[in-house]
Amino acid sequence: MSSKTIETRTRILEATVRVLEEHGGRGVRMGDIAKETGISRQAVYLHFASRAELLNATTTYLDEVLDLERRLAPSRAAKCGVKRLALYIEFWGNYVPEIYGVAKALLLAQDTDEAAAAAWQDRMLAMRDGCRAAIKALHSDGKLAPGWTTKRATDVLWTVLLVPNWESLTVECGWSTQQYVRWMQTIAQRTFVKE
Amino acid sequence: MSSKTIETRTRILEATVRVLEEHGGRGVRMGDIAKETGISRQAVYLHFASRAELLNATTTYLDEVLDLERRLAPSRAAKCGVKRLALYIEFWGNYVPEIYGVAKALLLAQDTDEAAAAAWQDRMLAMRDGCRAAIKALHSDGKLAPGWTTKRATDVLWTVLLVPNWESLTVECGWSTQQYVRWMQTIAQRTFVKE
DNA sequence: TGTTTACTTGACACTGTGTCAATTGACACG
DNA sequence: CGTGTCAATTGACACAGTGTCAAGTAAACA
Repeated sequence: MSSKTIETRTRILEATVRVLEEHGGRGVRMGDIAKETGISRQAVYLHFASRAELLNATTTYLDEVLDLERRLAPSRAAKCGVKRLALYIEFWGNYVPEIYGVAKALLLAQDTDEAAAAAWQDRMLAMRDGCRAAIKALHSDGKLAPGWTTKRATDVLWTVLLVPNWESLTVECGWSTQQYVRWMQTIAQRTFVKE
Repeated sequence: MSSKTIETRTRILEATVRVLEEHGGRGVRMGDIAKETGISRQAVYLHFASRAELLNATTTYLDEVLDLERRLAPSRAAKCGVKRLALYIEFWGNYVPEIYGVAKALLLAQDTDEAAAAAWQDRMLAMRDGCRAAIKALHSDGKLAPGWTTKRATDVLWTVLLVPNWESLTVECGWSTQQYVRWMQTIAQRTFVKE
């Protein structure tokens, strides 16, 4: 790829983030992204084969820009399971608002677009790994509340942290990010931690 | 409306339930419903103005056929808040699988269809009333765990019971209806009930 | 000077919703 | 027996958005 190609590609990705963020991920067409980038609709297809591929590339791009790895570090370095669980929820609760536009668009594309569904599935399985790690840490501290298996507790934590729930509590119910984090931590604590 | 009109209308509703159930609410077109009913696609529009109106009417129809009111009775008659909460979750957990196909279709239609979004919103607000009633019963028993306001606890219970979470746990994670009910009750108990 | 490369313009296929007009077939009423 | 009504049919079409294709342009580079 030439440097000009890469530059235009990046401009498209930036424009996609911007316009998706602005519209909450709803009703954004390929033409809107092209216009925001300052090129023709067809030119977008010179860089991304389909809408799904563009959306997918945009999430990857955002992960880099937002430095996903650095943000994950604190929870990974936690010295006990209880702390790890709380820090993971804190990470996630602060991350979702920043990717919400793109996430929502990818989420909406799932019905019609097989590739978009697979891409989102992939990302959510990665998030699930984080949940499993937190639950396992809890378990190996002997702090997992009686009745839970690692698998079942992971299923619940993962499901509860899914984006539509964040959307429901913030957009629908009017919670702030801080409130989301605090009460999700409370729920997880009371549900999963022994005593 | 003539009796013949009503009869065809009912046949369309029955066909809609059948075909939506069969395909999990995904990728069902007006033409598919017409074919299943045994009439032309245009004839469906003689009875329902739009896809959204048909889907909406189908949920109402299902509520009647499945006798929603009767199913709600036990939780409403519960003698204490703790019981009411458990019975409401039991009701809901057994109801969702029966309406899942139609619910999913309505859920998917939300992006493109303003009317579908409003219809689903309406139903979910009705469900929210059930959640609020359970939380209030808990509260007036003095059993609501410290820290929760009625509003905040209702937000959480409502969000957690939303259909996509049922979908995640059963379809995605492989839980049975029984397991869903049991563990949702556990989560609600540990999260909301004092001691 | 000629070639490559990124991009443009304009047209078009495809899918699904919703609309419209003309027609058919059955039933009821005088 | 004819007439009107009404459900339903057929076929055509507008519309939106994605993705494709072909021909042309303009700048960079050899």
